[in-house]
Amino acid sequence: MAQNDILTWQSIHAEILRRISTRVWAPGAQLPKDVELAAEFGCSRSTINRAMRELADAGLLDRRRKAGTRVALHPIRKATLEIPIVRRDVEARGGIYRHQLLGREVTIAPLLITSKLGLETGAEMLHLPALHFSDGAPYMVEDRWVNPAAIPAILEVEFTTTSANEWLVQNAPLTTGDISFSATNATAQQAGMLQATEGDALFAIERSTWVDDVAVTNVRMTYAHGFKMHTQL
Amino acid sequence: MAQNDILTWQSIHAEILRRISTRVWAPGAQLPKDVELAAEFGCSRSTINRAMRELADAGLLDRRRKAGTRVALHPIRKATLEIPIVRRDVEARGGIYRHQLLGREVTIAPLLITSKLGLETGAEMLHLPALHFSDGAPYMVEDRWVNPAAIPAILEVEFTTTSANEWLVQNAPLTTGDISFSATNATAQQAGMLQATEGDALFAIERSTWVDDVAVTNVRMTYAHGFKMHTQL
DNA sequence: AAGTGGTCTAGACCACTGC
DNA sequence: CAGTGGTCTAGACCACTTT
Repeated sequence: MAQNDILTWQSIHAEILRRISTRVWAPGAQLPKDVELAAEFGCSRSTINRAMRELADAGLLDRRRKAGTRVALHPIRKATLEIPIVRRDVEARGGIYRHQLLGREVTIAPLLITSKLGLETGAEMLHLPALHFSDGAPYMVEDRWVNPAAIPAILEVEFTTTSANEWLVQNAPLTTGDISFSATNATAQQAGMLQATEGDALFAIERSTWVDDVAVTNVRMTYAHGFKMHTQL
Repeated sequence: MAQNDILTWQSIHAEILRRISTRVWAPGAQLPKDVELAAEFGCSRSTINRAMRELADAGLLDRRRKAGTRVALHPIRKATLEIPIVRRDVEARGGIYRHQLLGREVTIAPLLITSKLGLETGAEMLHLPALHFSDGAPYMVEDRWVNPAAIPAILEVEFTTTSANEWLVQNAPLTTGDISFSATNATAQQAGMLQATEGDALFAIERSTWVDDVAVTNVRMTYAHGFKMHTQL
């Protein structure tokens, strides 16, 4: 029943997935060891390994040396969503992109920012608030703080054509970071900039990034009312 | 400079990442072909392949047959976030979980639901609204519609101890789906259930799932005010 | 048509971990 | 200590794309 003609790791992946779905292997159940499966499918162990690894990465299998492979008790679904780069996001939705820098000054950063980035209180940072448009309509407000100590070059850049977002993506070798998504009520100021009503529910993304433990930037992006982030499972 | 003593695909992955970060290979630049890199690092092509594949999956490299490998122009960051299973989510945050079924009837589903799932208008579905608590405080309101044709067994289940969410995860072999995240203002009803104020910005997740093109369920989960979804990059 | 990445194999050794 | 998955290799063939 297993010996299909074409044996790719993907077909094995699919077959294992099928057996999990149809509860041939129920949650918590132990799977045959790799060698046995290789024998059953008539392929090499590497191929089995590849298929199983994908499933383990996806959170559907639990693999441990010596203990073997089991179907995860709680098949955690992981959604991989692409962090939107504003310009691409807007253009992907068919809009014409434009952005406007609202300020640019080096000042003492708010405690809220420095603490999130792990910088000492009272550190000076480059503040770059900006507004992004889609087809002329406000799309997103960006409140960005950059640590000039991490990227001195940024002090020289004019952000007229390139946004800070894009410049950083191209020039800051970002390696680690964390990100959070939330909902907030529009402040009067945000409402004004986003052509919304004060109190409107707005989708916000906040991101902090570091390079080798050196804080680079913290940015809070607040989207216009009605924004949705969408992805496949 | 490359011949380190221990050659794992991870060390090569790290080294390539380093070269991208330090702009040895700038965005858009072409990398040596796999065979050449294998020679440089003194390892087999498979190992190079593994390292490069991870980077390509992460969106940092662009690999195409015959065209070779390039550093992605727009290093898209992909965040993999785990879709929260309420109970685990609450418990992970240190709370005691409890849930309460608010209704359970088979009725004609709203057009909004049937159209999203691709079911015919006027189809009958099982409606399962529920409220989830953390330490006795309302945590999330769930508005779920299940297609009984896809899972007849669900009609027999009492959802007193197990939530529909958990039962489905265990029993519905979910294969495909889509999910969206948004911000909405609390309706009077939601405000009442979540101990919030009408108009409060609430974080909402909406998910639809199918098994082999058969619609299984659509669920809208609206979280209490202040909820954040967090992940690492 | 030719070049480059994608994948498979068979065998080997290693690293973790449960007994 | 012994069993199981993790990874590496060398070589081969295939699939996709660009020229």
